[in-house]
Amino acid sequence: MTQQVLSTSIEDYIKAIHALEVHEQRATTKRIAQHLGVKMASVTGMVKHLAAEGFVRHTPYRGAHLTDKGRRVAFQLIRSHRLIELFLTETLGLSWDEVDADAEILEHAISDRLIERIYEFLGRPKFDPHGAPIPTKDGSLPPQRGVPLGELGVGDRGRIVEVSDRDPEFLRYLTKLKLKIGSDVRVRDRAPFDGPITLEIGSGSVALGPEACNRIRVAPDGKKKRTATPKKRQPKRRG
Amino acid sequence: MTQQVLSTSIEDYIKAIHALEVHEQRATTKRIAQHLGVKMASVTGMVKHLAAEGFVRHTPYRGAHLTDKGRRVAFQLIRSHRLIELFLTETLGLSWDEVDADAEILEHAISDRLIERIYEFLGRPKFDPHGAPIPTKDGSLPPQRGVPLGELGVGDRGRIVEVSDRDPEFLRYLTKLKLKIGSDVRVRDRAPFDGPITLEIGSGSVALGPEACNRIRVAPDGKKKRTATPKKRQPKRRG
DNA sequence: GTTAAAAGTTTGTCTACACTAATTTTTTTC
DNA sequence: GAAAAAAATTAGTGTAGACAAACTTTTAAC
Repeated sequence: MTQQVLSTSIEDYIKAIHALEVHEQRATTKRIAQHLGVKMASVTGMVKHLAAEGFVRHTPYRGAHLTDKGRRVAFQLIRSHRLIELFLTETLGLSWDEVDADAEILEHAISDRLIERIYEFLGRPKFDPHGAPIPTKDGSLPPQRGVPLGELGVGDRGRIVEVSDRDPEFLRYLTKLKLKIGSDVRVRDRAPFDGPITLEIGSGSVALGPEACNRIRVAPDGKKKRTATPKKRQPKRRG
Repeated sequence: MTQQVLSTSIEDYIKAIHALEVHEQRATTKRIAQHLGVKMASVTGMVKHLAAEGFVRHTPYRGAHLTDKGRRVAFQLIRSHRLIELFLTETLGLSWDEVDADAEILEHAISDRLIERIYEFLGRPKFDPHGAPIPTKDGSLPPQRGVPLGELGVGDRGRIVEVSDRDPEFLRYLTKLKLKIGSDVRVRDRAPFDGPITLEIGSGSVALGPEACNRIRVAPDGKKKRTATPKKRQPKRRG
């Protein structure tokens, strides 16, 4: 049942559809195309193929949805990806900003057997080096921890529990700011109109733009003020 | 210069041609096809492509020869393959009979950067788990050590320095016999007409067929009798 | 509720790499 | 050295997966 070999291309489509369903409810042809850097015509073709193979359900003009079968594939890929990232940082000493690219390739090549070896070798870890939860072998994905940094209110404290791994530049930026998983932060100020958040960290303080704030998740500390204050200042807005 | 990405298929052809040139002087269309499990027509097509790309020199009806460029690719692949095998046994604790298949796939997927990390991590090793020398990064392949077990004469002693890694069954057989890299052996008897060699190992003794003897290389111990005696008994023979 | 724009699909083409069948060259055999 | 066998090549096909161009459906704008 496990480990039928799928092409890298097919696996990438399944991962993309999964990611889009998580982040924005539905996976449209256009967004899949953008995500993978291919043209929409190619997506239509592949989605039909995936539907024929039972990985997705496809309603023409309405986007694609993963089936259980498809989701299992996605979870296994994410599991591989995150275990590989952790392995590369923990064992080979790569830095957290350089592992995504290698993991992206290796996740398609590495056997399930090897992945389970790595899992045991690493002591059955629960999180990857960017704090993202590692799906279990039986196909369940533990929930993300924390909330986006942008949801904290002025004065709130929190500990960084996860950061986006996609952009090496961003990760190097965080490293330069001495921000890492586990860092304790406190919101000193929030500029209105999607302005920057000023953060206290250890000795100093830094200002982070809204984009950066979306890529960082924190576990709020103790009594949570969170969204309370900011919600007023920051009227709801699309996207 | 390094790390232009070549297709798995192209890399496999280059490796096959290299192996054939080493083992049997020349790489013919037929042998390449057998080695890769494809038809001769496919080989002709790919060899022409490899020639156009400068990896081989091709004289129609005469087989293919690697160019320096092609040999560099082959060495890098062998380097990756052997370092991966060593890594899987040393670090993840896989047994020597199960690593070849994984290495075969990963060698095409792993980046040069990662290979160099692994090389350093393992302490710049010189040999893989089957005793085969690891090509250096600059593109030189240290010579194989020892001689085929079949070349030892009766009474000769030697230490196993390398075994073929291709056949997991064979490796498990050796394990069962308690033969491994570093084992000291002594030839007790040689049956004529390509018959088995009887080997003393530690306490007991085992009889090995000629095929097995070809897959094991030993470093002869001290005064070498070697081919002297057997050469008489075993007249030269094709292949 | 038309109409223009955006999104999605269909059709036909291209590349990589395999295959079969037919043909040519080389090697072997007598 | 001529004929048969073996090896190699050429020519034509098929599949996966990408693309562009043309067409259709849905959404957005008035």
